[in-house]
Amino acid sequence: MSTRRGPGRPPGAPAARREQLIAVTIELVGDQGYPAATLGRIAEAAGLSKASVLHHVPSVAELLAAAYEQVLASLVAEVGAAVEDASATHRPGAYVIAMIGYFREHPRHTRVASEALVHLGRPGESRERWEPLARLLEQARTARRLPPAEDLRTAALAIGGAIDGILQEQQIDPSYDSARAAELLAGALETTVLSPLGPRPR
Amino acid sequence: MSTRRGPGRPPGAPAARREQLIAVTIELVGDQGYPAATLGRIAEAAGLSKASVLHHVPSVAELLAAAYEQVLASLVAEVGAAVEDASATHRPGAYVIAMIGYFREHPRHTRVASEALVHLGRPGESRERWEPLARLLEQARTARRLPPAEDLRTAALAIGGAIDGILQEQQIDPSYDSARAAELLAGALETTVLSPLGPRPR
DNA sequence: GTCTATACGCAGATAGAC
DNA sequence: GTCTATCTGCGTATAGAC
Repeated sequence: MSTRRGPGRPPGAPAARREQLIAVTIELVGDQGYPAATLGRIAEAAGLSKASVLHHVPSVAELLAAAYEQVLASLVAEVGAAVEDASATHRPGAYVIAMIGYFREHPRHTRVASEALVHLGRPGESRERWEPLARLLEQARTARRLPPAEDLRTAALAIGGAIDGILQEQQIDPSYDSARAAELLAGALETTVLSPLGPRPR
Repeated sequence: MSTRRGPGRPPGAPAARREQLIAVTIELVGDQGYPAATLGRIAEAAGLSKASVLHHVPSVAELLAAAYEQVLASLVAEVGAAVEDASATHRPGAYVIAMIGYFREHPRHTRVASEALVHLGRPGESRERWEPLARLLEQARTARRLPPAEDLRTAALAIGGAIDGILQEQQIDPSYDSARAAELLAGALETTVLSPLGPRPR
């Protein structure tokens, strides 16, 4: 895995600098928020000049996007694996626990992900925010031979929001036991969307 | 304590300009987010020069804070009234419905409130974020002669987060029926924190 | 109270030498 | 690849005339 760049440079490792820049960007955003991730500060943290930074990356905005993408990819990989390890019946609960667990293990990724929507200004397709979880909920109900639930969109949005609330609290107060909270939330799932009745109108 | 400065100026209306500035600030933030609430844009929207704006307000930061305070005060007043109109047993549900209803009636206030934590950077006492709702939950359980619940902090954080998730969706997709979602969420409350068992460990 | 003009800082980005 | 120097734009805030 030599990273030398003379002739015969392995084509797989050209972007070592870029990786480093993404790494320091994640650190900056994770520790001090997006406003701190400025060209000057990124350069300083990487031990380069501003011009050099822009030699490796087209723009600051692109770098921020790349940092976010990397965090997201890592999150999806880990949560996805945890979910697939569970039986269909327990996947919603596994999702909740894996999601909260991920950010507890990677505290710096928390702000990168949570403030991305606001600072990178991606209104984004709302659908992709709640649909994955909605799908898990639906599959779990089917596996339990329950009838289709009332409003999976709202259920998924509410659960996702609840996760965010717990993560936010863990960030503000690191002594907060988010692991236990995740267990509680997963348990509450059983008595609502995954119960025979599902979310009910009244 | 007369604040008059001209002959016969009604003492109750000294800060008309300030009120106007707060109003346009809320409009700007509500429609385009905090980054859009710049001195220049505020001045333009108010029909003043930048210098004039700063004649009525000490700084842009102070103006942003004032705008947020006003939104918050209005929210607290309306939700507080709705909650007090309900019996102790139904106050948590009333809270959820009033909260979501408020932002549906005042769409512009949504971003002002939701992005405040990020942009005005108030780590704030975490306690005051969840404690009011936790108190309502506790009172409701008592009124129903139920034993104390497991973890009211987590319950309140989860419910608060769920509300945020629903509000966010309403903002992204105005056709989303957040009123119905509020009803569903309030209903789900009954089967979890307000049920005989309360949130359970497993 | 209101304005124009100006100062100042900091952001992102480019030019061009080494 | 890396640097220094520079440009440009935008943000806040102040000075001082009217």
